[in-house]
Amino acid sequence: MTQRPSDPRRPTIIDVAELAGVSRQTVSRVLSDHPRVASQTRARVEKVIEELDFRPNRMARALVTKTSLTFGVASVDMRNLHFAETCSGLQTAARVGGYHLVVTELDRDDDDGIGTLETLLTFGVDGIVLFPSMVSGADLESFVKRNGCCLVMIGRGAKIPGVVSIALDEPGAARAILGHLTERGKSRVGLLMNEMFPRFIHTRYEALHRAIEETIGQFTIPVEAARPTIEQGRQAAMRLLAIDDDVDAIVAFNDTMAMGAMKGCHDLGLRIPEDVAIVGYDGIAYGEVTVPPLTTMVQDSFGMAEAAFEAMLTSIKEGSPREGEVQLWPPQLLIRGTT
Amino acid sequence: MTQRPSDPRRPTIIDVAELAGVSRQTVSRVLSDHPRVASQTRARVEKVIEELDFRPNRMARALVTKTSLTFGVASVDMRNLHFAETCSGLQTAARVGGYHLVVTELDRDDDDGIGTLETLLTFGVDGIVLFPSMVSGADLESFVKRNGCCLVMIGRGAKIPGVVSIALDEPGAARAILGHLTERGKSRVGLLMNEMFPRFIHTRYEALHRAIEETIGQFTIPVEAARPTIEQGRQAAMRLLAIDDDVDAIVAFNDTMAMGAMKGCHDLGLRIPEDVAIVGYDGIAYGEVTVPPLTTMVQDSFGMAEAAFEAMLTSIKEGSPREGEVQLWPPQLLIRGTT
DNA sequence: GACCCTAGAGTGAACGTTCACATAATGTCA
DNA sequence: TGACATTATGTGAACGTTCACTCTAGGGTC
Repeated sequence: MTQRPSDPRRPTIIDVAELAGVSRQTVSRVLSDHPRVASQTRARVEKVIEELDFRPNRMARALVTKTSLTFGVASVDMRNLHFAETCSGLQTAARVGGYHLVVTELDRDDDDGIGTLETLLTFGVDGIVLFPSMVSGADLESFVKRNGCCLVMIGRGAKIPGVVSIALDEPGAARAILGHLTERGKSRVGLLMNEMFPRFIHTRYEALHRAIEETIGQFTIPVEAARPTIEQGRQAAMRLLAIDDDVDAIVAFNDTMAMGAMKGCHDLGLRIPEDVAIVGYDGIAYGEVTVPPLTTMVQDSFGMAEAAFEAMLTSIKEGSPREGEVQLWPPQLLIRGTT
Repeated sequence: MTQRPSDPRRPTIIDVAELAGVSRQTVSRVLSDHPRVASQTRARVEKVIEELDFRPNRMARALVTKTSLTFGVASVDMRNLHFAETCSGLQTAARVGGYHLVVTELDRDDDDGIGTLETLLTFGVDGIVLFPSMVSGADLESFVKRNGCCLVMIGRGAKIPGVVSIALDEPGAARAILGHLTERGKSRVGLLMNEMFPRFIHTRYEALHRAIEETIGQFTIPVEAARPTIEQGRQAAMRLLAIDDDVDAIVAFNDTMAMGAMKGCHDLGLRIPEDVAIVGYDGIAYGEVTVPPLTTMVQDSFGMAEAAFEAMLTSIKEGSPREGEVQLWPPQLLIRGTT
């Protein structure tokens, strides 16, 4: 009832060579567009490649070249839309450059997260694009040093030696949000953070904290959601409002949690934005279907993906920046109905 | 200003062997838990492995074993939430089994879509999980035959020789939806399809078409969205309502398009669900934040992912089912405010 | 003591490619 | 015409691992 392939062996470069009456190396040269192949020979080889539907074995190639035209992408949660969009953008950029992606979810049980990255290396990836995770900067630095691996980080704007970071200009974003909220007459802001606070994702928190201090001179009220879901966001928002019912604005660390906050306010009979204004981060498409539509700090997923790919290529060619490099993206506040 | 790794060469099995004073093969045996290794020797080797932080090169291994403990996942669009969730589920299941994922977006420019799958093979994947795509059943069948590749499809319930399909019971789902709509007094149903109609994703369309015929004996009114986005869904819904303004229910092929339809109705001043009822497919989390919340045919992404992984393991071990196999998932209609 | 068996360990070859070098044929120029 | 480039192609080794086999030492059996 089951089928064992008759002879599923894919043709190798040697099969092509024999059929075309040349040596392996000549076929190899045709494959890599080497100039010194007689056009006649090239044509013959190409014809055989076509006939046999030959595709070079990526692993055999990587084994000797130490280059796989592949890079790894690691994230804590693939279900995050900002990640999915960036990933899709990376894929598009990568394809043009002949690259491929190995996508991995970071193992939450992994001691420090580095283990997953090391595993990625066994695929022979030429580099890794890492999304916000629990991995500490020091660990990343030593990982890069130890393995000579190109690493591009998206979303954490820290300057780590050997690493290129691509991130939102968090201080600017925070100022833009607070400017907008004060303009709307809001004066008491609560923060809805994800589970990575307070361990590693300081930048967003710190930026908001400072902006709140500078703008309205208020003590920050932070609450943490166990997971970045609508339901956890709702619960966290309700905790927040229970702690301090003077809060008239909530800034959530992403749109999903912001939607949860909207539900929480609704459950408590609070009007949005009159009683409580709500702002999210990411600018996911579903933000426009809430009532009222969600005001959000847009992250240009696609642009960041392209930049990440470019940075990756540069790092592969010229080596990683020794000092570390940070590319900040200008904040873009999409003002809609929740503020 | 840039750093070239000093000696980024990872330790090989030979380094381990030398340091432990044994042969490569003995190290290899330790790695694969071969029984005939003296426990003393094993301990010594394991210590060295630990010290050097050695990890076997996956590609060198795959080259000789023809097995990589990796499988490919291919989809037309990574941004689709049902895909993202399934992918996350696959990742979780895979990790337990020691497997890894290579995720690829199908190249839309690719003639028939098979090219992308063939490329996936160059990674030495042990199998491929394929999401709905334009690739025809016949092409898939010959692809599997030609390459002896294990293929599991999610979302298209067609019986294709050599392929395991995991899909919603579309006829059952369609009947459930139509039963619910007629119960609500609806009698004229429009369909909002995605761009893959009418070429390949017949099953959902056919199931709904038949259910409409059987239940309310009406001619089906189908409209196609160019892309499965909110905006395209909105435009398509408005086209639909322009064609026939008696339509009192819209079934969209996924939740995202259904949300677009909600916007379209809103733009036309139609009340939901009084004037027009709306049903989506997938059961994404954001369906609960619309007003009113979206009624949807839930797809158990996580369960399907687990089943897909199991099917993959079975196919790898015992060969693909010669006849083809279809696992249907029971429909689960989540009734909320739009109906 | 001759025999076989078994546990434990090692060796050459293979996987499919590219690299570095070698070779052969052709053309160029003093 | 000989020396030397240049172009086109081929060959052995290497990448890091496992497979199939061989070898050795020790123990049991008759």
